[in-house]
Amino acid sequence: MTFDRAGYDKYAYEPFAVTVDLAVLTVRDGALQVLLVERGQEPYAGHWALPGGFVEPHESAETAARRELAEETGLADVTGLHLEQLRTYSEPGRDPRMRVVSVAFTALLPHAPEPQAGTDAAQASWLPYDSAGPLAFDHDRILADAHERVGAKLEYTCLATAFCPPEFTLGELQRVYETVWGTTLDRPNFRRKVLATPGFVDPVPGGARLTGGRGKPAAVYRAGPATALHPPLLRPSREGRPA
Amino acid sequence: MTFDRAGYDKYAYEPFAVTVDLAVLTVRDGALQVLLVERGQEPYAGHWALPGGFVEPHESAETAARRELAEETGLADVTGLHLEQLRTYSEPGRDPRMRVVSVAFTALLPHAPEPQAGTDAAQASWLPYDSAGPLAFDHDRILADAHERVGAKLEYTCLATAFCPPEFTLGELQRVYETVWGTTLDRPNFRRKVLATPGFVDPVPGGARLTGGRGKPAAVYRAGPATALHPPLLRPSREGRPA
DNA sequence: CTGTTTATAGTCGTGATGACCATTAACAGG
DNA sequence: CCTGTTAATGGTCATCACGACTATAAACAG
Repeated sequence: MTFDRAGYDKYAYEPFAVTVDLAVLTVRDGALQVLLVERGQEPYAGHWALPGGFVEPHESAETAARRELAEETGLADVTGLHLEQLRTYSEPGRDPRMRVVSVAFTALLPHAPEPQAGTDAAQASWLPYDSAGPLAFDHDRILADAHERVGAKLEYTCLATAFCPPEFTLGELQRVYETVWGTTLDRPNFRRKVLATPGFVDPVPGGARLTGGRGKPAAVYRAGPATALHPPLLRPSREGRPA
Repeated sequence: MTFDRAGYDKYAYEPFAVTVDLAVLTVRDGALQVLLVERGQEPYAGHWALPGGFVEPHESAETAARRELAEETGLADVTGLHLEQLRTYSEPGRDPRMRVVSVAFTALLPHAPEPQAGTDAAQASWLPYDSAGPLAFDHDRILADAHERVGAKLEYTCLATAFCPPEFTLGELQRVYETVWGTTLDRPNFRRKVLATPGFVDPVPGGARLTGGRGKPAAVYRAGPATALHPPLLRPSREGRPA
């Protein structure tokens, strides 16, 4: 225990607060939406912010993120859903009050229940990604990073099914891609690619969903066991993309 | 991140130490090597560990990582080299003494000068990735994560040039891919792909390097302005890869 | 019954890719 | 000097993935 005792003391009186921030995305009403809370206190009182909170002494950042997600959304089942560490934001001054290092996570939800405001927030709500105005702190950047990450992961992983309910049609899956990427895709080609990737989606034996409305009934699929896409499903018409 | 004053007080007396850990990789002697330091104190005295250290109050994790890298390697020029945030490790108990949250970074070096041991370490040295035995703390996992990340980024970015000196041959570049991936690549096909990607490498006008030994002299290239690879240069013979 | 909407099933040309083969230019060693 | 080895470079060829496109089927709206 001789190791770095000086370091311990040095930083003991200038501690870092460690928090998690959550960029929770869903596809609702054909639009990419993000879970936001309205801040009740200064700074940024009245501004929207990403949900999040302190990491408690006994838990990892992942555990804290999952706990906060359950608290903020009122979801009972947060064990199975997709939660991924995005990156850590540690710029001095990102919180005007004290030194806060925040580990950001991205979560994807399929059906998107209406959230109830937690204890710390004036209200919580889903807001469209595009009209999620200036957020508190550096949350605009975190949200943009999350969007970019999710968009990139759709290309080479089976992540898109995390936006879908347990059973879905290829049209719904395609709308996920189109919504996150902000593009339109050719339906037959999308279909060909998805079905050509073994383990991406599995057909539900007896199922053909009446979409409730127009069009021919679509076959129903479930998420398959695969996690990676080979070959990838690339976004159209881009020459260079960020590294 | 909707904390209030109560949160401040609650965690002020149980602070988190925030550190950075560095997975510094290079290609030397045809092998992937990693920069390690031998710990001088308990715990894990005598074990190898990734270099790293505390984030100071005034600096971001990125700044701290760059500073630690300069200190550990004795490199004067750490401004231009590739440094990327890997992820943050926050499991309780990952350091037996206290609660330490560590932001891990990956750095890639081309020529690999011999490091000099810093103040905290008994010695510092390059070790082959494969024989980097059990490391201190959870550094084995961090190192494996870094390897996987770098391998994946070679596929769709121009990152490989970060392993090469300012001027290099296509053979050297190919050896980077083969070393990191642990595979062999077809030379003409590799050549075709690299040269077909505009901005990946630029030919040096007058240059043809005598490799000092066998074989026909190779043309010399510099890293080009591109950062992304379109289409990607995929690892051979893999059905599914981790997400 | 007609138009609209969506799902599904193809076709076709282009281009990327993997598996090869051939040639060139250096050196090593007899 | 000649020959074998090594590495760089240039090329072929069949296969396959992909984008663009057309066609058909099955539902509903009016």
